[in-house]
Amino acid sequence: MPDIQTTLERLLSEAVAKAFGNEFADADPILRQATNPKFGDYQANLAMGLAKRLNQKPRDIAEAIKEKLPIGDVLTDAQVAGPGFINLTLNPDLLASQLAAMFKSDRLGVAVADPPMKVVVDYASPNLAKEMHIGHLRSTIIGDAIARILEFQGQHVTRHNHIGDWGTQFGLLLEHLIETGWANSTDTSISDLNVLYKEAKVRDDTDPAFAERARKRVVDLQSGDPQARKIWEQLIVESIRHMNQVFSCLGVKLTDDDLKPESFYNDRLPGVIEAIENAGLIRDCEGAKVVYVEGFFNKEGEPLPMAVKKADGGFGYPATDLAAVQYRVKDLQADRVVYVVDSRQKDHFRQFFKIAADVGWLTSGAELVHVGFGTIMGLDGKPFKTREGDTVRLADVLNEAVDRASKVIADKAPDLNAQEREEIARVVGIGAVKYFDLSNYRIKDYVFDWDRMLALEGNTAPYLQNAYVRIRSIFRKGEVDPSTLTGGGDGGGGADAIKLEHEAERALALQLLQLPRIIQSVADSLEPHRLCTYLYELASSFHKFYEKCPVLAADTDARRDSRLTLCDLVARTLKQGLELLGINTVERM
RNA sequence: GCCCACGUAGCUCAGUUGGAUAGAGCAGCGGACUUCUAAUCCGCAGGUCACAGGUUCGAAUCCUGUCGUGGGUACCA
Repeated sequence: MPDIQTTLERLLSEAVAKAFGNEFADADPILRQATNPKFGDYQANLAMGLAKRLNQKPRDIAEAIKEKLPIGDVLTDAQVAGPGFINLTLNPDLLASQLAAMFKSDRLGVAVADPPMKVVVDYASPNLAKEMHIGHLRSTIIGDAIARILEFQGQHVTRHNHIGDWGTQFGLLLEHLIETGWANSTDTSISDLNVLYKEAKVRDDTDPAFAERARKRVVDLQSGDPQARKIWEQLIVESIRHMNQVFSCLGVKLTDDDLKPESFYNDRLPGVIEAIENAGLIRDCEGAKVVYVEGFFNKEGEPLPMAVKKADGGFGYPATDLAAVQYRVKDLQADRVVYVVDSRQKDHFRQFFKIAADVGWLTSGAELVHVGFGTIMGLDGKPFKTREGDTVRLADVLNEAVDRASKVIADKAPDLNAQEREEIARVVGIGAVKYFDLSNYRIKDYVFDWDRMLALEGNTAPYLQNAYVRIRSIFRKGEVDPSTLTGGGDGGGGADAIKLEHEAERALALQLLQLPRIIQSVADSLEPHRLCTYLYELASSFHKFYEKCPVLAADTDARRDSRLTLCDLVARTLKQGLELLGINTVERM
């Protein structure tokens, strides 16, 4: 069954063609949801734009189109208003049958992509030399949400965790560890590593001789020196163990199969440089091999070089990133590669995307997208740090989230036992952190505010999770198993058919039916906050309905079944929507 | 200097890719609970959409400029 907007667009195109001729059939109907219920359900705004082409008054055009719109199964009313808006009111039976189809669909009416695209999503990608910190949060959860949404659409998604296991930072660490004897110690924890990395960084900044030795260690490592290699492996094992603990706590879908570390591309680097050289893009500059990308300048106003091979013979991140593009587009045949990385690296991405295009790797039409995001700020409006001014450990944030959620739940639902509360606190606390991040427009910075993210009102995870809980509570209380509902059976006209009588029911129905469009819009824009806004508005619509329309105490069985069906649709949509954001639900809270 | 984002109610944020009177939450004021979980709902108040031009039937949204904030400016990632 085509969705409502598609149906309306078809009717409008046919009406325009009938009124003004076939050459106008392809005019965009500019169909929008009505901004106000008094304007009906949808409005078509094409009459104003046609005025010039037709040399007629917009209102007359709108009237002419309106006259050709059939009133019946789809529309119960069409009115011209304002400068030439055509306000459309839908037949509630159509809404009900659409809802019945949605109810019967285990995908809630969301179509499967056909043909599917092959999409690589590069996210999380922490630097393994350090413990995971707050700076890794956004890439990890935004990337995971995007991957889940594309996957739900039926796209062929490949997750790549492009961990930093190969760069300059390992030179520092190796040199320092060899000197301090860490490699021979038996107790090697990630927290030690964190401290050691800081020490190494200080030495690197203050001791030129150390810095020189450290740089040489990178070249050793990349060329296969056994000692460097052995210590490096120890480091990696420990770091990945820690990373997986954090992922598990966050409920992120990345596994070891998704690891595509920088080192993975090592063998490909010479070939990549050669390909760029063959394309005539490489220049020599102070011993380094560089590419000049048009439109980029340094502080002196000179063309900005991008070093694909460093003066000391080592390879930096531009080489690795280019190798990764080649691998993803040529070997994996990706149609789309999505990089979920801090906005501050925007210029870097623009440069190597351009190089990839110039080398000729994108001739298949593959699209490279940088999904940038802003910085997490503290309450003081400056980048989020601990009171001592250190980076905030991600593990600490997640623990605190669960602790705080636990207190909120203890306050609101004292009858839950300790174990239940613990489980719920985990879902609510972690969900709150993730939702707070995802619900903001990702380009912008946001202030990390515990009280706001754990608030039970407003656009927060706890509010949505609670809306879900309330619905589940109705089914428990009424001892109704949702799977016994049919939505009116085939065709939606049975005894338990959905009936949209109250305006709150109608508003809820229209809201529910938007889901497929919202999913599509998130997949196109790669902006998960649109799904958050939708879920919040859905929960709001539900609460209005809940206030006005008794469900279990409805005056007839038919009305009760219809409302139960609506409730179940809302619950499933909330649960599915949150799941696409990587957030769980609970049955009570 | 150059380049890139962002600027919407007192605060935190949306605004369906150009549509009607710019919407939520918090904070403030006033209402509604022997409940299907009031963890909610209803109402009031709150705006020069940073500013100035431009594009057109129509601009918070697009283009130009100005101001403000933040970021980037090769061999760290």
